[in-house]
Parts: sequence; structure tokens; C-alpha cells
Amino acid sequence: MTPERALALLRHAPIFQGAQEADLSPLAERGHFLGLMRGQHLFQAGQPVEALYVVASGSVRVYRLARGGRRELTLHVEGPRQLVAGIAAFQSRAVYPAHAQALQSPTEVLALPVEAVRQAVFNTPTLAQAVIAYFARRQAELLGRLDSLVFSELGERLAAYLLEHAAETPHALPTNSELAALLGTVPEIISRKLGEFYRLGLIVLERRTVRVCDVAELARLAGHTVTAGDAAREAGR
Amino acid sequence: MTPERALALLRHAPIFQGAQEADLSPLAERGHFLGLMRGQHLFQAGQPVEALYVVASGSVRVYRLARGGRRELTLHVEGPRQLVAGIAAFQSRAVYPAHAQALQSPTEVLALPVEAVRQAVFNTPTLAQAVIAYFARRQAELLGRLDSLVFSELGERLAAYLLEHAAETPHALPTNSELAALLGTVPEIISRKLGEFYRLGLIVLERRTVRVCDVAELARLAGHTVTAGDAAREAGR
DNA sequence: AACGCCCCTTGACCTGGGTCATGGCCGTGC
DNA sequence: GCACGGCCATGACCCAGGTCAAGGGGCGTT
Repeated sequence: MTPERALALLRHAPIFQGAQEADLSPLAERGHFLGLMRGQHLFQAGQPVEALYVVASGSVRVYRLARGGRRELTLHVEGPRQLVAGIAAFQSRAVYPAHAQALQSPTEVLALPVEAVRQAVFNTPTLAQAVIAYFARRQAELLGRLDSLVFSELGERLAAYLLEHAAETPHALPTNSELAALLGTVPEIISRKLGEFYRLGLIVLERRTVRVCDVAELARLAGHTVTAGDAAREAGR
Repeated sequence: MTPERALALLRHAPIFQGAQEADLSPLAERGHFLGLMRGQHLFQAGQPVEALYVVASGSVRVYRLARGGRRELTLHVEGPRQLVAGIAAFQSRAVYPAHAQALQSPTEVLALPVEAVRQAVFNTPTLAQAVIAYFARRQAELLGRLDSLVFSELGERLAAYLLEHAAETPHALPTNSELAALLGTVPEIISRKLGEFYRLGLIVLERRTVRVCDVAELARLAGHTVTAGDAAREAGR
């Protein structure tokens, strides 16, 4: 039973698009499913890499911790069919470069032993090609993340986040701590900024959801190098 | 003549380690050398990707520009045998994600057309494997960069830089603007921090070179979450 | 119902570091 | 020689955002 389910999952995972079913089935046979509760860790940064994971249900957050553990930065959140530790699996002296934990209960993942993955990928040119394309995409995302964190202020990042995740408003919002980890700050500041956006009439908050009111203005905040202070000044004249 | 030189270069490039000479020579034949003066651009961010470059001599700086161009962040500096745009070359709708410019005059690079590269890599499992390993390494570096920029203060980053690049002291230092771009800040702040380090007796500056005096203390600054203020306080008691 | 826990909100305060402007130094070219 | 341009240094000022602490609400558990 497990192999069929595993195979179905792999077949639909974006990273394996373009692969032959015949190439995937040996991999599927080596995999096994794991169930996780909210908050439970899939692995910790620094542990040797044993497996690569494909999310089957729920979601997994991958994050780095500052020295001392006072702050954390969420690198990405992966939902069904997405990979966790996909890149780490191909490093030679491989230890996980980040922590991974389930965000929901229950979360189910398919664990694929790294040797099995490497073997499958290195023996299957189409797979190798898919993996290379996947890596390139991830790298581009990471670069975007990097300079948004370095170049833009919190207001811009928050505005961008709201626009991106609130296609259908109202939309459930993560907790302030989760948002803070995502945007590289602390919960208090998120609280203030959201309050500020509300006062500017950009959003409405109600019971853990946001409704975006002024898409155009949010986009301006997100896109240009414009601080909320500027916006207030402009609104006031 | 060019093909031999190109082949020799490819053979020694770390990314192609483990590849057969036979697999590299068709690639070498498609390449051509370019000469650049200091400051001249190899490409600009946003241009469609035409080629991947291997540095033959001199060095190339790859950097991103903030919107508005007021600030820039150097992603990496590549010397001989290193790749520029190695990852961009494998993205599907590929535009360069960053700018690349020569740091020295003269700088010489080997340009390899992307189709030639893709073809060679996708047809040669050992090459594909090497490329995957290379990507994984780069990704790990980028992650390290990311959280040093997000989590640590400037003093830590500067201390880390000095330690890393001053194995043999005294060592030539880049200009303050170059350092600033590397560490994610502006030249004035570099000037102040270096002055502070000097006053603390950690380094000596003379005519564009640094000599590191107190390795242990610098390492403490770089490694722990310790501000220069703490150091001064401790030194003073 | 009452307790405890977690999260949110807000205020007060602090500080790293960005901005702007001035002046000095050095190297290069005329 | 002198003038110009780039780099560096430094002072004055400012502000986004981090820190710490206090208080309040929602909700699940006993």
C-alpha cells in the first residue's frame, strides 16, 4: 500500500515533473511515511542528512535560528507535494542547514533516504535535469528573499506579504510571531505595523483574518522605496 | 589556439571536476574569450541569459542593486577558474538575477553559450552530478550570507571578514565602498567601525593595508553575539 | 467558574546605523 | 607647480526598529 501512495505523491511532485514512472518507482519503494504533530521537528540544523522529505499533507516550516536562539528566520513553508531538504540532500558532507518543523497537526511527509535519491537522480538524466532546474528556481527565490531583507524596510516587506497572500480577502493570517519570523523581525513590531496599516485604511483586521482594502496603496508601499511615514505625509496633504 | 586554452581552463574549473576531457572539449570549442577593463560590465541584471562565464584572469564582482540604485550588495567576487552566472544559466525563463562587473584591469573571461552548456550537462551524467554538487554548495554559502546579514550586527560581520581575508597580515584591504557593498552597509560606517577596531587595538591600518593584531578578540567579536560596546566595557574593567 | 497559558497590544526607552555635510589627504593629469 | 576628483574621516542629526515591561483578551483544561 505504501509504495503506491508514495509513487502517486512523487509523480505529482513538481520537482519530478518530466520523469518516467519507471524511474520513480524504485525510489518510491525506499520511502516511508512519517506523521508529525504541530511543532514537532523533522530535523534540526546540524544533524547529518539522512533523508529528503516530500510533504504529503499539512505543512512544514524550514527556518534558521540566530546564535543564542533569540531570533529565527523562516526560510520557507512547504505544503503538499513540495520538497523539504531537497538541496541539502546533494551536499557531500551533508548536515541540514536549517531546522524543519510541522506547522499543522497532523502533517504527513514521505521520507526518502538520501542514497536512494542520489542514486535515482544520478542514474536518470531526466531526473537530474529536473533537479537542476529546481535548484536554479530555489536559488532565485533565495536571492529575492535576501535583498528584500537587506534593502527594504519592514513596511515594504509586510505590504508585499499581505498582497501576495491575500488574493482572496479576507484571508487567515498567521500569528504575529510567525509573521515576524517570516519577515525577519519580532512580534511587537508586526503588531505595530499592522495597526499602522489599519489606521491608514489599508486593511481591516477581524478575528485572525485580514481583509485588504486598498490594494493600490499597498502595492505602492510594497514596490517603491516609500516608507509608511511618507505615505502618512502624503495622505495628510 | 583558443580551444586549447579554453579546454585547459574548463579542465581546472572546480565545477567540472570529475568530468571526462571528451565531454568538455565540445563545450570548449563553443566558448570564446572576452577581455574587460576595471568597472566594465559583463552583464546587467534583467538581461536575458546568453552565456555562462568562467574567469580566466582578474576577478569579477557579482552584485545586486537596491531599487533606486542607492545601495548595492556584493553577492560574491569570483577569481580565476570560478564561475559567473553558473546558476542563472539553468533557469528556464532566464534573465540574469544580478549585475557582474570586472574588478581589475585586465580581466579575462571565457564565455560559454548557455545552449552549449545545457546540452553538455544534460548529455553527460558526470557533468550533471558535478553541477548539482556545485549548486548545493552555492546554496549553502548563500544561506550563510543571508543569516549573517539578518542576524548579526555590522561589527560581527566586519570582524569575520577581517579574520577570513587576513590570513597573512598585513593584507591589502578593498576600498571602504567595496567593503560596504560586501557587508551590506555604507562607506561611512565602515570607516567608523575600522576606527573603532583600531582604537581597541585589534588592528593597525597603514596605507591601504590592515594588520590584524588581536586575533582572539576579533574572533570573539565575530563569533559570539557580542557588540563592540560590550567589548569596550569589558576591556575597561 | 476559575485558572493558566498564550498571544496580542501598547507605552517608554534605547541604540545601531543611515544621512548629510564639511574638510583633509593623496594621486593623476595638465 | 597647481587643480581637480576620488576616497577617507568625522561631527551632528535622525529614525526604524529592537527591548523590556505591563496589562488585557481568548480559549482550553480541570
